[in-house]
Amino acid sequence: MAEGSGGSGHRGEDLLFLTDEQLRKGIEAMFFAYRGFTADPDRILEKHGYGRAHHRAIHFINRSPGTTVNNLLDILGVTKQSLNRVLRTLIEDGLVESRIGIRDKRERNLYLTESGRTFEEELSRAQRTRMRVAYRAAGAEAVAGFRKVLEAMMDAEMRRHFNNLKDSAP
Amino acid sequence: MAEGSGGSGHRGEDLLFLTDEQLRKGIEAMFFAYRGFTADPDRILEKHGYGRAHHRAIHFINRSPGTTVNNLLDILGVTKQSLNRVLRTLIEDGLVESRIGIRDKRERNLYLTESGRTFEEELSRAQRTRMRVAYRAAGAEAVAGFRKVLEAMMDAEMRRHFNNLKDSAP
DNA sequence: ATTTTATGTCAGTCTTGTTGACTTTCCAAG
DNA sequence: CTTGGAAAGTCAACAAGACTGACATAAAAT
Repeated sequence: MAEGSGGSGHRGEDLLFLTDEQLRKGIEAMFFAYRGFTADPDRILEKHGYGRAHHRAIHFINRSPGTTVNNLLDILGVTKQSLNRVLRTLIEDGLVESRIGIRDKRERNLYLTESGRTFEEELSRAQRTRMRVAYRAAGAEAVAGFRKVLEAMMDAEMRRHFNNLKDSAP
Repeated sequence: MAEGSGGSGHRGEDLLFLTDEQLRKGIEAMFFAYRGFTADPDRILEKHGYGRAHHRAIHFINRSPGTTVNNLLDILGVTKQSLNRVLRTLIEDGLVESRIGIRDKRERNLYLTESGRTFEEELSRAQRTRMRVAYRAAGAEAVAGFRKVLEAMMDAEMRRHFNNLKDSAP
């Protein structure tokens, strides 16, 4: 109570009437859902001695083969020291290949190796399965709404990255 | 184009036709949106020298005043040792009060203090504001779908916790 | 030639997760 | 009643993964 939107009513037509209670439930839904969202990959990663950071790197390298370290840093929002540690182990383990850039030799272009792609498939399949089940349970209309709200929730810069990934088939 | 639920056609009535590409976009949307979701509280927490773990504890203690450590452990899904460290600092700093249980003296009942509630309000307001903006941008129908998909994405046990929190006014 | 950019590395810190060992309290079976 | 768990919580020590800061190298840009 004693808060911004509670009593403010909806004049016009689209202006939602949102109680703090509803907003809090939305916050809790995000929290619990995200746990489910990461649960399956987390189990797989643990078996191989990796963590979520490795998954994120693998995902986006797979999504944009040949991407540079700098671009990955931008997307993941971590420091290069942090990413480098993860990348180094993935390269040592033969899941990721780092090729020196052709046009700009300072850059490293990152690719998944054959076994990297296999691992990515394993992780992705688990996560996609949960996503598919949830989507089917909720229905087509709900899916559209889900995506709409998530996009609106992103910071502008992240939305830019998100849209850059759109329709860029792996 | 080729996005969400719109283009891909649905045979039958409920059985969604979902490409891997659509599912991957959903996964990425969750990733980027969650970053936005936590960004505002994270900034506030940092100023006070706390982390996300403190926020979670504060949130659920506020939501269920008098809750026990064990119940909190169940909801947060961490070890009691991990929660205890967080709880200890919050108690030392006078944001949380821990009262020995009446019926069972092994239990500790947790409450926010006055300043604890003030801090919770600060964190919550930031997060609710982002939520409200996203909800308004997406519209009422989208919000319903958003909630539907998130609930379907939770593990069964988390859904139980989520529903237990329903309509239990703070 | 000088500066800037892209990347990688070393060292050190912090948060938050883990396991293991321990205390206090409760309960129930002998 | 006592005794032996079981349950709740606390303390200690360690690991992953984030961060900052300093520094190195190579290549591009000026």
